[in-house]
Amino acid sequence: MNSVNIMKIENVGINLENTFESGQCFRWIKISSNEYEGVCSGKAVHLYLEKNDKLHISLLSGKFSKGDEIFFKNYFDVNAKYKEVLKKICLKNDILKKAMHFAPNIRILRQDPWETLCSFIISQNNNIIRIKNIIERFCFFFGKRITDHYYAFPTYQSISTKNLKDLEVIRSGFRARYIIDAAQKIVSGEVNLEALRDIPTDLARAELMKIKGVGEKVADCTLLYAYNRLDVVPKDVWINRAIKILFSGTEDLTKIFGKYAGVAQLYIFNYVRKNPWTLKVTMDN
DNA sequence: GTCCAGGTTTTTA
DNA sequence: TAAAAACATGGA
Repeated sequence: MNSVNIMKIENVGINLENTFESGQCFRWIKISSNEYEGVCSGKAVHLYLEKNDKLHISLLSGKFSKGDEIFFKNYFDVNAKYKEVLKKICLKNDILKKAMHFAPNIRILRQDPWETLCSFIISQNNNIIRIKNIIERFCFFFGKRITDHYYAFPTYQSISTKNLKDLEVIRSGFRARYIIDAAQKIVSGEVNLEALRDIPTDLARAELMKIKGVGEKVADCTLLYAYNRLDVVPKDVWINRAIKILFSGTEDLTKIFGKYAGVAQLYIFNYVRKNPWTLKVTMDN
C-alpha cells in the first residue's frame, strides 16, 4: 500500500450497507450493496468489500499517506469486540435478536467529532433525506473541493466567520445559528472537542450541551458516533417508541444491554425504522 | 392542504 | 416547573 492508491484490510467484520444506512452517518453513497463512495477525513474514498471479508479502500484522487491505514482501521473500528457479547444477549432478548438478524454486522464508526456534531445538529426535527441534502449543500458551498463530485466537510474555522445570510444557501432553517454557534465555540476554545476524548462521558456531554441547539440527544449521538462511547443511548422518537412498545416502558436500555447499549440501540433503531409495522400493532391503543 | 421528520429553545400558564 | 408552541424546510 505504500505510495499506491489502494489499501486492503482483512477481516473487517463489517457490513457496509447495514452500517452506512443505519442512520449514524450521512455522507456515504451507495454504488452497490458492497460498494460505497464518500468523503472521509478530507479524502474522496471508494470502498469495496470482498466476499471473503477483505475491504478494499482506494482514493479517487491523490495517494495515501503515512497513518492512513491506522486511520481507517480506527474509523471502521476493525478490532471491535462487542459482536459476541451482543449475540449472547440475543439469547435472552428477542428484539435485539430480530434486529441483528434483520441487518447484521453493523459497526459503530469513529467519525470526526465536528462533522458528527454538525450533522446531528442538522438532524433535529428533520428527516434523513433532507438531512443528507442539507449536509451535501453545506459541503458543496463551504467545503474544499476534492474531485468533481466530492467536497470535504467544511472546517469549523471557516464556518466560525460565516453569518446567517451566508448559510441561507444550505436551507437548514432555524438550525443555521446552531451550526455557527458550534463553530464559534470550538474556535474560541470554549468547547474543546479533542479534550472530550479523555474525560468522563457525563462531563463530555455537558461540554457539548454548552452549544446552542445541542440538547441531550444530539450530544449523545456525538458521544456514540464520534467518541465511541458505546454505552450511550441517544433517545430519539424511534427509540422512545421502541422503548414504550417493545420494551414495555423500560426506562433505561443500559439496564438490559449494559456497556454496549449504544450499539444495541443502533441495531434496534435501524430495525424499527425500516420495519415500522413492528411498532404499529399497539400504537392505536 | 396536512402531517411529520434521529429536537431544542422559547413562551406560556 | 411543566406543558405547549415556535422554529424552517420539504417530502410523503
